Amino acid sequence: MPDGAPVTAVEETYTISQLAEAFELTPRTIRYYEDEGLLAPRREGQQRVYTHRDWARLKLIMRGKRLGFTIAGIKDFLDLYEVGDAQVPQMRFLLNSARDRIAILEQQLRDVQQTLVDLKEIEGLVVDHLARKGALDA
Amino acid sequence: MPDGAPVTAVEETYTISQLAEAFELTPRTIRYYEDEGLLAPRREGQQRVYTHRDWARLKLIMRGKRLGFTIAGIKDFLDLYEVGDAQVPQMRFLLNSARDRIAILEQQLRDVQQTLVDLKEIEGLVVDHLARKGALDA
DNA sequence: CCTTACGTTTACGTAAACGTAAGGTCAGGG
DNA sequence: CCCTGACCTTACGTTTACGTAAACGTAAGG
Repeated sequence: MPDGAPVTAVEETYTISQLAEAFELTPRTIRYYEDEGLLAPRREGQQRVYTHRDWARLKLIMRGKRLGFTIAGIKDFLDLYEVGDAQVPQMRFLLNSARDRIAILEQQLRDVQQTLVDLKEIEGLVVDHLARKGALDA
Repeated sequence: MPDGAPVTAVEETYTISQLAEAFELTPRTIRYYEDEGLLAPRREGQQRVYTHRDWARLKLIMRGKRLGFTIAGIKDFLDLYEVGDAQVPQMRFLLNSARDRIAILEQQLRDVQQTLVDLKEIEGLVVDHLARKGALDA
């Protein structure tokens, strides 16, 4: 390894449409997330330059969306990942937020599991019914 | 048991505001669900009369909302519980719907679990940080 | 130099899920 | 008889999460 060489290479970057395609979003949506404070890409001239960090945040955003959270809710959630250098009062606040969120998720976990049980029972009933009618081919 | 007496007593009913209070909704919201076809209460004059069945459906509606489903999505979901007397093509359709929904829920299950892991790790970090500052009292 | 492609801002449009106000109905009580 | 309370309908307003159109900048290629 050459002396003085940066440990992380030039750091790969992405354009807005690259991100958009990767996550199946529109550029409009990504800019909207920026307006709402979920992303803060660097600028090169007027163009946005996204890094691996933005990629990771977008992954979290998509997960939050699948869980039905609002954009504002996702923003709060993302802030939790930024524990870095907070002061004690801010830390306490983060702790409470995290615990609130955990409680919600645990409820959601129960809901998902129960709904899966229900749906699989329905699936069984339907399959049964179709079998009795001899209509269970393709 | 008197001969000819109905097995189920007079069947308990609810007014719209009773339901609203029980589920922490407004009457407006419950009427809206009716507009969207999620509920179809009997009428007595102009007043809506809700039964135990409506109560059960509302429970499912609330669960769907906690899972982040849209009203239309919840309606489709509720229809799955009405497997009763469907014909074969309808049955096939229901089966597909149920299986699609199951796939979504299984993804959601993974998302919830992963998010819980993340958040609990964050919680641990924060607690640690606070402990090191000797600020872990209240 | 002109077009094409991709980016930008600004701003109005829209669907979903209700909130909220206005006004009407009807049973029970004083 | 009138009032109150709880219900009703109609309809416009509001927030969220983007879509979409207009108008412009800029770098690459023919």
